[in-house]
Amino acid sequence: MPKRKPTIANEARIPTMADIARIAGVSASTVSRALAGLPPITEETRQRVAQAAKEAGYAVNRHARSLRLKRSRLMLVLIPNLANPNFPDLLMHIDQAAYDCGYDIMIAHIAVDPHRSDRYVDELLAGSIDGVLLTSNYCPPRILECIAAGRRMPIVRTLSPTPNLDGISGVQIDEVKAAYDVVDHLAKQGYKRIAHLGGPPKEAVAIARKQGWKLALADHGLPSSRDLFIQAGFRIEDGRQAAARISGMPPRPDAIFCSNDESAYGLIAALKEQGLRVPQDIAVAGFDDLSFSNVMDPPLTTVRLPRRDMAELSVRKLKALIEDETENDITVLAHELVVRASSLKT
Amino acid sequence: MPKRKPTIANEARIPTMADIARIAGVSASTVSRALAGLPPITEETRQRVAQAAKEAGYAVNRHARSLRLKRSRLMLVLIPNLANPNFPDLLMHIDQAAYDCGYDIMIAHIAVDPHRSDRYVDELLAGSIDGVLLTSNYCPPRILECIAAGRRMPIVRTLSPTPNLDGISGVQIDEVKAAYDVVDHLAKQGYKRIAHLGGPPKEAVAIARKQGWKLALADHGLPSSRDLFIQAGFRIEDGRQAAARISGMPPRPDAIFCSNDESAYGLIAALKEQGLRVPQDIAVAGFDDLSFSNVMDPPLTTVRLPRRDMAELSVRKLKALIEDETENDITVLAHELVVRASSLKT
DNA sequence: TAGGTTTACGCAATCGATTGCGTAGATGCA
DNA sequence: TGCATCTACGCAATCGATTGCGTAAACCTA
Repeated sequence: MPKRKPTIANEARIPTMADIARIAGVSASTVSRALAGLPPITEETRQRVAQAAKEAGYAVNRHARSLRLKRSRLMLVLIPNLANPNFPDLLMHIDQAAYDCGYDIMIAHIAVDPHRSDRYVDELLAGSIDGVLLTSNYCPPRILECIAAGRRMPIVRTLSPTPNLDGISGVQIDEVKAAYDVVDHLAKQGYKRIAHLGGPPKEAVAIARKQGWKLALADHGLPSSRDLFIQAGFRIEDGRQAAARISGMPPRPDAIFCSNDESAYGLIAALKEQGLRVPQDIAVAGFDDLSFSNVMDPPLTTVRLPRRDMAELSVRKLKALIEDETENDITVLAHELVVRASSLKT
Repeated sequence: MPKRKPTIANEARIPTMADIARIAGVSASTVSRALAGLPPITEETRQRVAQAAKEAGYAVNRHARSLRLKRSRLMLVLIPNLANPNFPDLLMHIDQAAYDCGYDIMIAHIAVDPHRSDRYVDELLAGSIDGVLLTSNYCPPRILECIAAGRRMPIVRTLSPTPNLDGISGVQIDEVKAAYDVVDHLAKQGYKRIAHLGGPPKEAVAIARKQGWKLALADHGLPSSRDLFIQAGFRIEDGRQAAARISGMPPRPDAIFCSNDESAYGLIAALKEQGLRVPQDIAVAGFDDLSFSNVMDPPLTTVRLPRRDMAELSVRKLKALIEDETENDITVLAHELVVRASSLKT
């Protein structure tokens, strides 16, 4: 067995289609068609080419192919915040669905610098990327311009609903109705002063959830006075900070609907530190059904997002948009109210 | 203002460098050099080209450039499991660091199908991707072959330590020492029967953490008998299932070192359901310091991984490996023991 | 066996950006 | 003014895969 020494001479040149052609004794076009399984190639030739490619460790050059085909089989996923567990879970399913569709995904996390997405939009418009998956309400301005100009764009938004924007496909749930369901559940449990811990005021989902809260209270003839709305945010820390304000309220609320699970975690932890019992002294509900909601003490009542379905459907929709001539449309999926101990009357 | 109607004629062809050249009244080579800021171009020409490019909404075609340069500025990140919050957090920082270095990242989630990574390895070897970032112990077989053949590969592993493999750069912590620190802390608190909830038996980190547990017990003259080792896994559910076995043990352990935070979550939740108090009846410690460990009841003692530093350093290391001729090496970063209520004697 | 059809494959152009080399014009110096 | 030098730019080849079109050989029919 010859001992191989790493030298420059040893670093074999990366084989190209022409190399495979030479080895198999055919032309490059034949190699291309053989590997792609295209028509006018004998089974025997195909075998020979496949064998040569395998032995040489050959793989098609992604960039050469994309250049020629003007199609990259690349989707870009814009993610606002991976620290929120909603997104990795969604991303996981997006990735799998894209793989199943024959696409690869690039990701761009835009929490630090939203401006960053502009560069990728250029790439989309320049044809370097086939499509974009938005997982938040944010939409790069350049895209809005193009849509306003009536240009058809391979873009799908999911997780966050599209408030007042046409020309972009979407896969979402009825956020207002989902929030309504949570508050309706609390009201039916007999809670009378149901507060709402609001998310970031400009977030579409936060706005919708607040609206659902108001509607449900109105339907139950319960108050939704200003003091029952607590402006917070989506992070654990936001919930934690809100706790002080809540426990100090003169007539304390007997239930709180948090705009997401994470703020509910922080709220519950802080309420307990202040000696309040959940749900005996104050009931809490969240929104998202993250995996930790089930190990919280008490387990958290929340809304389960169909993240997997959202991911799969949005990828398929984007694929259709890229490949066929599907039109833009919005799909609304069903959500599910998950009732756990944090909201139950004892 | 002319009303634009979306027609095929309206769908402007994607501008190429030649188009910009025509508009600016120069050649394509000049456009290329002007946009890249390369030497023999007048400032005035550069301005004119930049202006033309901007107005036309021009962006360089990624694939044409990559084909020509034989370099894509693309890194692939292989992720075993996005459902474990370690990974999204790491990924977030990797993404940012890569962006800062001028690289884009593609991700591939290999939980469902590890075989999937083979395709990407082909791409790496075929030159379609510049480098690969491994975030687990798993290394595609093809890569091992190449390394065995003495080929220099742009690959960096992080988060998980490299057990017995040369030729791959790494950024890691001293897992054994970190586990040792946790158990040492428990022993110093006065716990005598310190059990270990083990992770997947083949995972390098699980093996290392078990080893640290044994070493610390030995140093403290405490038993590490077989019955104090409980085989479990890394998921919440694994911890939950282990609880039944633990509470039923004849001499019950008074402390448990879990191989990660998630299994600790499940364990704590299940122990509490069985009426045991943490830490009064049984202390618990984890490993990872996920963001939820701070809102657990009780807050969880754990090891904080320097995920951000790991991400940044591994990206920089990969970049160096790709661009320069840096050699492979392993960097060991410092960890931090985070003591919280779950392990404190009352 | 002549003429027509089919089969299996090769030739060469093409995608868009980059870059070594060549060159026209401007500038400098004697 | 004559010649060398420098500046700013263009020409054309190149990267590797794909595909319309052309063609030699094999096959069929009358």
